[in-house]
Amino acid sequence: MEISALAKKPPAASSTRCAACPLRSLSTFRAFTPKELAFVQSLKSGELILAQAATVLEEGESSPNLYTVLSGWAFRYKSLPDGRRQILNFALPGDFLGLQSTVFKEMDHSVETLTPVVLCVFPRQRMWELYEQHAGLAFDLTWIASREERLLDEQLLSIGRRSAIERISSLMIHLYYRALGSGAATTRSGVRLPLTQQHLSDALGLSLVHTNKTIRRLTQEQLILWKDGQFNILDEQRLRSLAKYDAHEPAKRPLI
Amino acid sequence: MEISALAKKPPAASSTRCAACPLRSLSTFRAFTPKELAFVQSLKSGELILAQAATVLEEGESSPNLYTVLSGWAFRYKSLPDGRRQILNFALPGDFLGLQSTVFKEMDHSVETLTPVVLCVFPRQRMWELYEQHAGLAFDLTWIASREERLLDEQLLSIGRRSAIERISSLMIHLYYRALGSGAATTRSGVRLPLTQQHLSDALGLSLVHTNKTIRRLTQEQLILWKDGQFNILDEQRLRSLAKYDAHEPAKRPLI
DNA sequence: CGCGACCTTGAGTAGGCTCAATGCCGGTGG
DNA sequence: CCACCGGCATTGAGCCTACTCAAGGTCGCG
Repeated sequence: MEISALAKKPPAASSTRCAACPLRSLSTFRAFTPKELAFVQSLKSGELILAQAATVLEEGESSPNLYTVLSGWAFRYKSLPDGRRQILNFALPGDFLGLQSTVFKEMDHSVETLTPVVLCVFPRQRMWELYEQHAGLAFDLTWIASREERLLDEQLLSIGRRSAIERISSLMIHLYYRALGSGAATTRSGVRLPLTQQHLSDALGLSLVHTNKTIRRLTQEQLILWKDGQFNILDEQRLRSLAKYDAHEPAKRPLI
Repeated sequence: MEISALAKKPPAASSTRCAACPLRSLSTFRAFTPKELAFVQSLKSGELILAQAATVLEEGESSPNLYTVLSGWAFRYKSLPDGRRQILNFALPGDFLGLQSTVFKEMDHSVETLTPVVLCVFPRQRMWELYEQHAGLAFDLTWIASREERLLDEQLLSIGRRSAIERISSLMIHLYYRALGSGAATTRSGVRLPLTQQHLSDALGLSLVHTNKTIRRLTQEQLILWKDGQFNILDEQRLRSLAKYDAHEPAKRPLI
């Protein structure tokens, strides 16, 4: 429905101007100088609109473009030849996708959408201008890469050393706050997490069945609530201590 | 012993000039322009010499310095409050440590040495000059961060979705080639991996006992050889297919 | 000679896995 | 309006990979 709504307008005219980007007004993102804003605007070569369950980037391929998520959710993943899949991270509005292809010929992971998604498109050949002319934005790219590294570090700690119930608890807290930070609508019943339990298992290195049974335990113990895609945390204190999780996202981050 | 040997000279005089850096001549690293080399040299504020099992950086602390490993091995790790530890990655000669502190106040992981180590020291306040004056080096930092992300992606796939024997096999291949690339001495019996089985278990998300039994299986099947710290791969073909591992390090990388 | 660091091995347990059904929608075609 | 189907959640049963506990064994060092 998101797609058909947009399709009613002429595609070229529907492109969001960076200065008017709805994300930029969120408290999550740092303020850009007019010069930076103008440059990012000039870098933006268009928007890419994808349906749910579409492939954004594919492992082994090289991409001519980099993307920023304007709206919707996606996830990064890698697979083994026999089909086992590991979800590496989720991408929410404001997140940058494909930084790897600035630097390497081939992607080492794939990206797939979880919802209909709108992406800002940046041609990778022009990234060099960014490094040459906008030191502040170059620094932001390091910032973005370091944040990604932090998220992966935390994820690695989870999968390597936390039990199933700890893993699920910490991922829930983590996603809840990221969803809030990206401007997800909040209702009394929480935020919308557009994930199936299959996605969760693949993110957590667990089987689908065991993930289901563990989520069940968490809801029965009144720690979380998850019904029809609406998700809420009922007892954050207990959930955090159960998960041994105390990470927080930094207050302000760049939006390129 | 490495330390006492160095300690005989006046400390200031023993500092390696970047132009004469033994790592730079390895085929692993890309050539730097004289200008870049001069800048890196000017950025270098000294060398830090640490014994084995010393702490380089600590989770929760902020570091005034960034480091490049000149010689020796170290590892990055995170811990849970009850002591469970996850090794995130290993650092070999040529690897950059503490990029996070360019960007964040606090480290989210710790770094500890596996052998005596010599580090090049760069003050983090001056990193801004790098972004402003040397776009090429700024790009290299993105390169370095992206490489780290790749390594973490692969590690996450291993821990989340590979079995114990697959995990150990793939880590062995991975470390073997990284050791070679960093200029480790090779003998007929392979390269030296300065790790205990405890380190391996913590890197792989396995228990010590199970790691031991699985390594045993690999040696009994004549796939690898590991005795007294000397390590070799006996049947790379079979090992790779067992591990479902086909990653390679890129040919050339920057050395800052 | 004793001690500490590390490796090895056996025994029993359990957390998480696979297999197999069933239930619950919402959408589609008759 | 209803039957059917596909995608997802749920639950039970039984198994197995990996874990914990507990002993030794080896080697280098003070």
